[in-house]
Amino acid sequence: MMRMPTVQAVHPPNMSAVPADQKSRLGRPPSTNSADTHDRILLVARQAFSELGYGVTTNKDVAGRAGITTGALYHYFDSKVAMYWAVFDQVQKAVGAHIALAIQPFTTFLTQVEAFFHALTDLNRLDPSLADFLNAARIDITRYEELTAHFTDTYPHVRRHFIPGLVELGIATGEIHESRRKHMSDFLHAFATGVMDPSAVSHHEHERAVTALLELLKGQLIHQPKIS
Amino acid sequence: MMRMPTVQAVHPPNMSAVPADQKSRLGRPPSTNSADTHDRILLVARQAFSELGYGVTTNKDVAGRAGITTGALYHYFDSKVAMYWAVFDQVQKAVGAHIALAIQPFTTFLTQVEAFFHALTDLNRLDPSLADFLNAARIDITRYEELTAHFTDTYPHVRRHFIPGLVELGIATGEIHESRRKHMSDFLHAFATGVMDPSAVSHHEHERAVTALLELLKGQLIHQPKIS
Amino acid sequence: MMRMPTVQAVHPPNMSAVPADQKSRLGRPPSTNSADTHDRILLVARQAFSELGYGVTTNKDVAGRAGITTGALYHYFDSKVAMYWAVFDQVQKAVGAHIALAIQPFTTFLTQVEAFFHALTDLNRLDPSLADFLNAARIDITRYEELTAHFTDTYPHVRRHFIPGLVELGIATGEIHESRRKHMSDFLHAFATGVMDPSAVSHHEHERAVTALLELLKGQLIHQPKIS
Amino acid sequence: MMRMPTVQAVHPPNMSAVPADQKSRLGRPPSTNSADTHDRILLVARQAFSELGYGVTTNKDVAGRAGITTGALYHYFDSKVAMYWAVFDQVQKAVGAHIALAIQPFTTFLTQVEAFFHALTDLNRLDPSLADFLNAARIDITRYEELTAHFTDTYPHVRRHFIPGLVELGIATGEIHESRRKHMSDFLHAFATGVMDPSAVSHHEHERAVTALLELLKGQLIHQPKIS
DNA sequence: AATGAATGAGACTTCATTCAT
DNA sequence: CATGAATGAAGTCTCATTCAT
Repeated sequence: MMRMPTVQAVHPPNMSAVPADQKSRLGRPPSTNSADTHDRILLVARQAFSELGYGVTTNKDVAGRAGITTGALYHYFDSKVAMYWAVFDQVQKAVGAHIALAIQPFTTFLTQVEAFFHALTDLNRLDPSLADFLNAARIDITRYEELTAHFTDTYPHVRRHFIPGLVELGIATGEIHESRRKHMSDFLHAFATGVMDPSAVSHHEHERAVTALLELLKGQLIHQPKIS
Repeated sequence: MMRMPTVQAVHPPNMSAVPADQKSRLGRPPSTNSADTHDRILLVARQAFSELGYGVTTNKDVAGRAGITTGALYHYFDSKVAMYWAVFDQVQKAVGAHIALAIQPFTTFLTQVEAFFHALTDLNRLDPSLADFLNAARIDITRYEELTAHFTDTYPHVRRHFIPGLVELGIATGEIHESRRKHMSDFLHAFATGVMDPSAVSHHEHERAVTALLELLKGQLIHQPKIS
Repeated sequence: MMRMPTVQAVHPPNMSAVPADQKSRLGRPPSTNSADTHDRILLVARQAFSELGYGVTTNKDVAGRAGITTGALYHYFDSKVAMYWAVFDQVQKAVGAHIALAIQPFTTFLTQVEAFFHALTDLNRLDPSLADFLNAARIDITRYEELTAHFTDTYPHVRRHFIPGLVELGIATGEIHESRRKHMSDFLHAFATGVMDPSAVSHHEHERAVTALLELLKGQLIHQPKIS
Repeated sequence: MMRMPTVQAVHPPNMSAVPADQKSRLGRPPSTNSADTHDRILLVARQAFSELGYGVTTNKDVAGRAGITTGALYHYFDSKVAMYWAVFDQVQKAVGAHIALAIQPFTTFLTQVEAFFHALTDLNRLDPSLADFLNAARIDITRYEELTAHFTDTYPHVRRHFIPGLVELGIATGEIHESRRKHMSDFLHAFATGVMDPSAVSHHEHERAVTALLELLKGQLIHQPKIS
């Protein structure tokens, strides 16, 4: 199995867990760095939106996790929706970059598929809030008008973005017959959707499902019954 | 391709849509049938919960769709949560029965898998609110305490219920090697989850994805590159 | 200590406790006697109003205790308020008659006072809902506009009704000096109010308080300190 | 008759009545002091709860009297019940302190009793909402589950707290015979309850009732009829 | 005489948002 | 930059009352 480059710079490295109740101000500058706060909000908002969804997450939740008050949120974002968009864009880019980087070294459909799904499961292991957020977003965007309005035709779904590329490669290499372009695409899309679903909780389940997929693609998983 | 028995009797056939804008007076409206109203609420609640999720759906939504007031809902259900449970049970039973009936005639893994996924896509075509509801439920149950509390250990996920049976059959017939029990199970689970996801909107996508799966299982989809 | 005549005919004698869940209708007439139901409502309404007060008591409470539905209440009373009035009048009359009967044989202030307070405590023991209702009413009538409106100048407070008579008797017999008419009246009124208060839960407390009062009136309770 | 120290600082002196009908905009109103509002809520809540009781008092009532909206109440108290508790604690402490201070200089039963009841009537004159609130509370606490739950075993009834002390003093000084401990206690409790009852509206009634009590205790009120 | 389906008003509470400080 | 007081709209739920049956 190959190693993927890992996501980085998504967590502000100096996050330092915000000791909210410390009273000691001696000697240290207040260090209320605006950029820090902005990133911290983005981080905790992602986590909150992942766990609870857009509707259940309240500004108070987010503010509390970030160690500020709800009023302060409005210095950084014009509204709850704007904050959601900001989180979304950040995640979208981070995940896209991660996957692109992961599949880029490979030149056949099978190897790229393998790299693609390993990248996904890796992502889930390293920072579940990234994948969870995208999963939650998939639902929330259809549920809340405020969100739909913004994303309706601009949403470059990660999977929708990469899978066609994989399939085209497969056709180019002859691994997939041209007549099966859409079938394969829809199949991979469904599997990718399902494998990232939070209902499949454990990392082992992810890995086994991906392994099974790869074996299937190689024709090794099923034994045709003698008489069929 | 085979025909599945279809779900029936989920929509009260005589729904009769209750002209909601007639000047309603106090007291019991003429010619109301309690069972009708109860079923109508269950139906529209299912649709509302499917489209909007538990949190976004308001009593007013449901009552409006059912042609009554929010107060009247409390004649039939003690709370919003109780209404949700009632919908859930109804859907759970309807879907379970539908699938069980669909796969029962078949005796090999491949044929049962085919029947299983055709049953799922059929369901989605005939009454999307059934599948959509279960999908929404999967998320909502983890998000809302009121729901978690009730379902925490009793939730008999349709997929979790049927897939192991399919795999055992495959092992018994020799189609699947015993060492691949969990792999196959996790794989099918992921695929089933993804194929039912509302983000794959069109019926054609469902069918193509399922067709691709079946071809894969039969080893017909992928051509191994000569030299790999 | 003397025996008081007891309250009677307040409970419908054939009340028969309404076995609400009996299903055996064999041989006996349905016996849905309207007068019975009316009295039963009055009784259970008194109890409910006593325990909960006017505001907390719901029509459903009363109907439930009477073994009928809320709709049926409106066959007997025009409104919740009207039902309250009916209960009030019944209690007022029953208690008044009871006390009048109790004090009537006596001819001095001290003996009538004794009889009066024994009648009150007796009442409380025999049917607490009578005294409790009047206590609750004292409060509720000032709290709820619907009630105030009706009782505002017609409410013949039991105590306000009898105590002046007692005092006049005391003046006539020389037991009380004329200049102390109002003082004694106000004093007895306060004590009567307090002794009937539901916060003095036990019957023993009632009796001891009354005994102390009588001893005080007889000058036997307090020992003047030698040097004061 | 002696002068009692009076309760003070219960009304914020600068209450300033907040012109409620000025066109209020969103956001923080100019020059609002949080402590002021908190105290104002406590004050008007006490009055509302006194007049109407817990059940009839609505958040809208309280908010209206305080010149804010119902939502704003939740900045200061987590719930209606919490607000009630806060009022209760404040009143309990104010009244207890007032009475303790009033009786403390005196060393005999008779003088302490006199001081105790004068303190009570003083209280009623200076701020009727204090005594009225406690009276209302006595009832409400038994009626509303939310209240019962909290007070069930912690409620230090003012009267229950002071009267036993008075009686013990009387026994120590020889004014009361030991065998009459409970009788006197129950008697005083009943009288204290009744004399504070809001149904005895006027201050004169209070004073006359207390005067009569003191005369009775001194054996001066009743003339034994020559022949009885 | 009684049921029970339904209404409509009003209660408590939450929450995104605004704004003086 | 940040707080926290305040609003107003909306949501769940309760309840007295009405009325067809």
